Amino acid sequence: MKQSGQIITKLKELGYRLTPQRMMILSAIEKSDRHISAEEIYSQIVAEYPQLNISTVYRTLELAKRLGLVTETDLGGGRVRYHPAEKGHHHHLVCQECGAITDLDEGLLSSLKSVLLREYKFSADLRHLAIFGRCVNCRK
Amino acid sequence: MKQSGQIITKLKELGYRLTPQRMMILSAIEKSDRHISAEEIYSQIVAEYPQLNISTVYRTLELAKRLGLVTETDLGGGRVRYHPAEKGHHHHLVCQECGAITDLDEGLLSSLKSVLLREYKFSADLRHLAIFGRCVNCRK
DNA sequence: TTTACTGCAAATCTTTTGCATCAAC
DNA sequence: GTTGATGCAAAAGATTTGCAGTAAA
Repeated sequence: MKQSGQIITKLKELGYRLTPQRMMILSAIEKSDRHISAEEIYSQIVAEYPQLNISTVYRTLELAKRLGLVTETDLGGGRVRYHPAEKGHHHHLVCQECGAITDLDEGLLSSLKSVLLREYKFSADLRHLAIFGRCVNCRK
Repeated sequence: MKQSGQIITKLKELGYRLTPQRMMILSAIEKSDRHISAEEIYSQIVAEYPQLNISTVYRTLELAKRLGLVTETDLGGGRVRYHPAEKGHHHHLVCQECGAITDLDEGLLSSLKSVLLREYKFSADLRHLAIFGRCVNCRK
């Protein structure tokens, strides 16, 4: 755990203790190129640090989420996934056949957002919208 | 259980047994004006028929889903919800503050569907898209 | 030294499943 | 009378929590 990511730095600034567990957990989220689940974070770290407990993972995720450092997305499958808040917002194309998750450009749904606001007076949080369907490969 | 809804009729046509439990469960889905969860169906019926078991609710939902009579939607909150397939498709505006679920017109996202297909070669299943945010009342 | 954080075990919540009994046909 | 459906209890999978011990500051 040499590198101190942005989330870890922020946590220290806010006066929270920097434990090795927290550093490993948060660094796993930052390094992940996709949305990652608690279980995935856990098994990734446990290979090196067998003493890590899954409840520590959940507690750290809960803390980071409360502080707005990571965002939580429900991409279905009865499992919640996490992503650094700083990496920005985007939408997800979730393939129901192979499970592949493709990120979508943020701008694509901006017109939808304004329609919803105008017609339904509904302030949509489109930061992590999940759209289910079938991807290129599975459609062949 | 006087009335025989469309789902119940269909079930009989397909050769499945019409038990009082199935009739109550399926009729609860048909009568509901919104998406209903297994737990809600159960507690609604159990008031009258205390001998009903929740696993029967899940098994009946599983059957109806497999036969394409009801559709399943994950509107978040770690709970799956059900809706008669015959009532058609629509999208949902889910208020994260009060939990209110507003249905959205099906046509609203048809242009999105074609963009996704053209640009991403992704066949989106927009039958039950959930959009999270804050509703009219909670925004005041 | 203080007390926030962790590990452990047990609890919770939703959903699933094995098995013996029961009832729809 | 058959066999599919139900009830019960237990299991399974994700997440949460109480509590005592541990380590970051």
